[in-house]
Amino acid sequence: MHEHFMILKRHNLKVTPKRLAILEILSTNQCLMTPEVVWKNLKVKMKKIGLPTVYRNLEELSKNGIISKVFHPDRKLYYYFCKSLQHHHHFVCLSCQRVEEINFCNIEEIQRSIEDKLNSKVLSHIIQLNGLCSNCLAKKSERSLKDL
Amino acid sequence: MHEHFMILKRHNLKVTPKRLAILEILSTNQCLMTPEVVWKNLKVKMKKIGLPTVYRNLEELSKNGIISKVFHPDRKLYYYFCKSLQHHHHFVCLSCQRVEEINFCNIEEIQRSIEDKLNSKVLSHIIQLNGLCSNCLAKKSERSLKDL
DNA sequence: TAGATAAATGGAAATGATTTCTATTTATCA
DNA sequence: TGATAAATAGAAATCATTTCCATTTATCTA
Ligand SMILES: [Zn+2]
Ligand SMILES: [Zn+2]
Ligand SMILES: [Zn+2]
Ligand SMILES: [Zn+2]
Repeated sequence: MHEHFMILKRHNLKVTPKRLAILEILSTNQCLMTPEVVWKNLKVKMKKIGLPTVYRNLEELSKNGIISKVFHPDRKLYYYFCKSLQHHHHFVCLSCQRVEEINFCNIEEIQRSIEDKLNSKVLSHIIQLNGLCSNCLAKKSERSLKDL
Repeated sequence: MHEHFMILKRHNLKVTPKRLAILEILSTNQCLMTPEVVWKNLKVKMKKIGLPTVYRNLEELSKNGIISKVFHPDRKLYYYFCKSLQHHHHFVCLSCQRVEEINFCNIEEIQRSIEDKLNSKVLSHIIQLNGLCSNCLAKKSERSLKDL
């Protein structure tokens, strides 16, 4: 997509087929994806694509704010291409990795009070809801819901 | 400390010297600690203590809600012995790992709105502020503050 | 449009945190 | 005090992620 071309240009990143393919895959999935999953998807279309390349690019894209790195209880790396350009947070389905963007953040008021009270500097914050999306919720019985 | 003895009993966990020592170390440090750091501290006092034992116990204690597992941008495992028994969140110093407890959480209102809007089930949440504590802030020059 | 050049890539190998395995030890409880 | 299940040590395995380096490629300029 030409849009991805422009995104890379805007950030002074070389426009390579690999990068475009990575952006393509991420942007068409409303899911968290690990580098390995991205890689497996890429291999369907491209003969040669190395896993380290995927790792490197995901990190690079994330550093440039093009995609976001998301915290997950399993501590693996997950990336997500956010539709919203504004500051926001995520609801992550623990079962299927689906992501919904939450356009809510009241961090500023907490932050100010923390900085005043503790005389410290807040540099970043994490707000994330984990749970089951509507699809997965429908599939689960009450029983299996308990051992999550 | 007898208090730790009681904590283990209450959770039906065998009271072993290793567990008591782990709780002792965590509770006297207002810092996030990795399993390895806990282990190195333990080795000063105990001749024999295996790293896997530390990992297992920290996880066990965490599962029982006795200590908490904290998210960190570096994705390593960190644990913390919370003073507060009520639900709360953390301010974590990215430089020295010091932790301050934040007795603020407005998740319920977000949660309700998310569950209604997305027809989903919220199972857990992460709210965490990362930054520099007052000590570390004082040490940093403006310049070095930028590349954090 | 053809080099020059710095950046990107692939593949193999290294790393390093975390987990597993198993034989031995230990806490608990009757 | 002895039975029993749980905890432990130490070594080894696992596995996600990173590093290394030789080769390729995108970009820029003449
Ligand atoms: Zn789902
Ligand atoms: Zn926010
Ligand atoms: Zn600090
Ligand atoms: Zn909360």
